[in-house]
Amino acid sequence: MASRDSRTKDPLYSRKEKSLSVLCTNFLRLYNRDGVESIGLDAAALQLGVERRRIYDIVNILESIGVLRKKAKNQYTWKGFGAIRGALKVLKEQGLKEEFDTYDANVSNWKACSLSSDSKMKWQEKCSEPDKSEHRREKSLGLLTQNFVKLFLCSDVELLSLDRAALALLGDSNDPTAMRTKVRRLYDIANVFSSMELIEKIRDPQSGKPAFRWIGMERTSKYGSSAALDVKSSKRRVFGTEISNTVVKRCNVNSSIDLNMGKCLKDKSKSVKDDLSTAQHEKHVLKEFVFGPFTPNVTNSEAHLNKNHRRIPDWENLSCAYQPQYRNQAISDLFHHYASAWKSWYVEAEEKQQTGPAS
DNA sequence: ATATCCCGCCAGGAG
DNA sequence: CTCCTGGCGGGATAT
Repeated sequence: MASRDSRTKDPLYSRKEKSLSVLCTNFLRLYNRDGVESIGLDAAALQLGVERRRIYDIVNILESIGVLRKKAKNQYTWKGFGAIRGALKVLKEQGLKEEFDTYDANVSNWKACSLSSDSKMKWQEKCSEPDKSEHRREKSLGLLTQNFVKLFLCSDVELLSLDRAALALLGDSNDPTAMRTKVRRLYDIANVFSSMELIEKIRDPQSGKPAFRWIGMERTSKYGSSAALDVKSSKRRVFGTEISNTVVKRCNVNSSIDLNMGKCLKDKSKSVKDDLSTAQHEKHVLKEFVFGPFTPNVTNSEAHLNKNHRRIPDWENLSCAYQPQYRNQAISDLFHHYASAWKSWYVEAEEKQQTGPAS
């Protein structure tokens, strides 16, 4: 409700800042660093300042590419960008086996259909699975992601529009509703892939319509394969440099404080006093790189209550209750920043407690 | 107008 | 039952 309203009323609301693309970038930056092993969905949602639901989107897509691996309920393991190459290799093999190479871009359909195009979707239905929930898996974001990738890897198409991809991955169905839904999902996938620079959006010379080109492991990618491995070894980066580089790419306005909060988390194992001094330092940095006098108010929505956050309502109420005290936007945001960071630490500590030592 | 795609409802599943 | 997952598509934004 509050969020819905703010979208309509708040003149500072910016859809771009909420995009999956930006979220993915932040997510990646938050976890692609030394010492990251396990990822808790709650912590992720909290640290990134988004509702849990969005984390599922990111995580499902990343997992289908090998970057993450589900370890347990609410818990993922970070595999890193280095795992992408292998995952793609497997996907390509699977795709060829499933005749994804028979996709014909010109006809935007499958040629040489020895198998019904529909059966292509049924990735490895060899066994006698009690396909009860198979229906769900069939329509999952993860599978769609993999099939989308296979389309690029196996067929010889260089440019693919989401409409065509949807058509190809849709089992012959002419249902316009299914089509619309499929395209919606593909936009989601395309956004995270774009932020990872696995694909690139460009204008199709022929149709003049937007389409995507596969970039994959072609190097120069910020995270990309070879470079990705280096990123991990490179010590923690200097504040600021990364923000201006990546986030601004698709976001004209500056990044959200949520991202900075993530950076602030790195030394959470130290004492609170140390954290405070870190925060002090960051205050200057934020002022320089992120917060200007016209910093968009991304925090009010960031802190909006989510029913899934009920376990730590106190902190949210706290931050909400105090925000109005500050007239100055920057200060207000800063407060939110600290409040949220504190919440994250609190949550992680609690998690660590109940999860026990690493297994 | 068309292309995008955020947002959160709510059904299904796990514990 | 409670809480975790994540399909799905209404309708607001971006171009």
